[in-house]
Amino acid sequence: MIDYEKELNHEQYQVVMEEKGPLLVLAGAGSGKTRTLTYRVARLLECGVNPESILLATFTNKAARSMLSRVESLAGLHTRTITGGTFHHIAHVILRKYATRIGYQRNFSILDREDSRQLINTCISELRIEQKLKKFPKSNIIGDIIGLILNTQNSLEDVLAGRYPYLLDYTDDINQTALLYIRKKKEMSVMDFDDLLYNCRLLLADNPDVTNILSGVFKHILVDEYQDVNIIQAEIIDMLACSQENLMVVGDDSQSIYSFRGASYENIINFHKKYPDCKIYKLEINYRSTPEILHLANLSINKNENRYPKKLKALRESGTRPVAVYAENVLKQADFVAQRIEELYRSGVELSQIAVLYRAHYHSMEMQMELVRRNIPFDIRSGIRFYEQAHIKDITSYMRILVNPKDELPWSRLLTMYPKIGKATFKKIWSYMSQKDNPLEVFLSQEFMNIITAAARAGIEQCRQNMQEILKLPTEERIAEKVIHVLLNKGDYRSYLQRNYSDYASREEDLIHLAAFSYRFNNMEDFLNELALLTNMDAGEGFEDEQDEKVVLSTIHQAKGLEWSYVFLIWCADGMIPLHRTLKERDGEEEERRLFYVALTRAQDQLYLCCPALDYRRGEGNIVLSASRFIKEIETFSAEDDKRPYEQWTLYNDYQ
DNA sequence: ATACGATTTTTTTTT
DNA sequence: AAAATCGTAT
Repeated sequence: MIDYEKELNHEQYQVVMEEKGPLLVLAGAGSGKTRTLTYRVARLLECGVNPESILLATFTNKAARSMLSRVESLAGLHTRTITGGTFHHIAHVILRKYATRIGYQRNFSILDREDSRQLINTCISELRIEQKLKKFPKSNIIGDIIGLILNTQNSLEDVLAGRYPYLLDYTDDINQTALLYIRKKKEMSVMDFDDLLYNCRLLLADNPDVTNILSGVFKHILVDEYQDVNIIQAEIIDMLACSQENLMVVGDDSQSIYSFRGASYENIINFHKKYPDCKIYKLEINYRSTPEILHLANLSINKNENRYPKKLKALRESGTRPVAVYAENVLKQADFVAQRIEELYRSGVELSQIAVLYRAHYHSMEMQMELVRRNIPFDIRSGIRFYEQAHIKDITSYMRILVNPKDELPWSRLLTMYPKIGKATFKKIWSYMSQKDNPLEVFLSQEFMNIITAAARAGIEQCRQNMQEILKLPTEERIAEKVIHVLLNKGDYRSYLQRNYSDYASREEDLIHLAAFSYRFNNMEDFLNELALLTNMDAGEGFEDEQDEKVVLSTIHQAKGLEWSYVFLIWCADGMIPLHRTLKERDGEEEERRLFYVALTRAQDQLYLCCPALDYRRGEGNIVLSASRFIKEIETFSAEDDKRPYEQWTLYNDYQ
């Protein structure tokens, strides 16, 4: 038995022991939110609740897994049958079962970002919108807009006015494109990320019998990071939790940083209106940071007008004051951080206790170079996602064709890899192949070569050979690992990698990892679908040895929920954080300040805010940067004052 | 008309 | 690092 009273503080204990929901827990940064959630799940199991009746919605799949494994070691009970993961994952599981109810095939596939971008591109060209002449937005922007319409339930005009005012002139064309895109997805029986949520809500709203069954199954619903839930996700929860007895949501409105995905902190603010008899608990004791760090963070977040009043109290002993470091330029900034990391390492600090955070991926460039130069190992959690890399997508295209030969996108990817086959040639080939029931059979048939122009034949022949090698595998051996093996060793993919990439060896390694990873799944179809829903952080698990001593480089967004002893926030310049273009959006500055707050509250012992004074940009030369307004606005004390919230160091080139 | 390759540009954050 | 762009070759 767990001694809850001993292991939790009073606030946490109350939440864990509370008999019935609905429950709203307002948990400040570092207040033991995850701990509370974990213990509550453990407590439910101890009380004899069937694990199958628990639904745990988290922000990443990894968060769910690590929470559940902690529950297991805590309570010594099995958690495998608990449904846990992201909303997208949960929606996906539900939709697999009931897809036919909303007019989709049971084997619908999931479009990842690249797939949906491509599909939008074909929509644009089919509508003959003159993209270049009229500076019509790119497909990824259109994709974002369509996503926002869905996720915020606003009209196209509202979305454009709030976020893309400069695109209002294109309303009609964007609308046409969106409609065509939606129609095509339905015809192809595919869903993009947003459709997973939207269709799940649609399913529940239109099919009371399904909702009844599911809400009967999930008697205990726990939602983490409720501040980053959007309207659709909130409604899915509302429908599933119709018994209301055991709904618990946890969040911190001050840490809501995903409004670009339709998230709204208003979900938290309005929770008690939706559930008038809900009980509200606050976790206001911060275990993580020194009072100095917390003081700075509080000063900053208090500048926001829209927030739930909270007073976070520091529990830890006094430590060192945060430091604002002004470096001469970007290189100097990287140099300072790297040097400081070396000093810390020499004094016994573990590298895994140090993180460098930034607002945008490209902010990490100089930092990476400097760390490489000094041989400091680091783990970077940003940039393109593992499964989005070209070689992963190439290989999985073969698998996607095996699963669904009528899927145009993987065919297009594979065939255009070969010389003399571009867009136009593929279009011809596809219009021939797609007429038949099974394009794969057509592709392999004797007659097929007749329609191929002489120039393209060699490539097509090679691709056919690859395919045939795969099909030689007995059906039960057509699993990811074997397919990868065949493509590398019998097909031409290894030589393709060698010809095209200087880092082919590490790409090949990725593929081996991918094969190992695929063993988690029952079949290829599950594997492919879940791959699209994986996050960077999910993927890291199992691919790399995590124990390794490494400094972490991460965007602030991906640092959510994590903590380190030493945190360096780089590029604290106005225009970088807050990012210049976000200020044009509604409530843009407040969201950026929340982001800043999230970054500050990741630090346990020491926090450095680094700001380069000069930045070099092509075309413009040197640009003078000034410190972030978020730093300047809390500079309420004079430089001599002992109580000022941060120290200032200036690193200019005078003495080195 | 089509494909290719050398070039410039991209970029906020993510399921 | 990958996509978009543009000039050139076929």
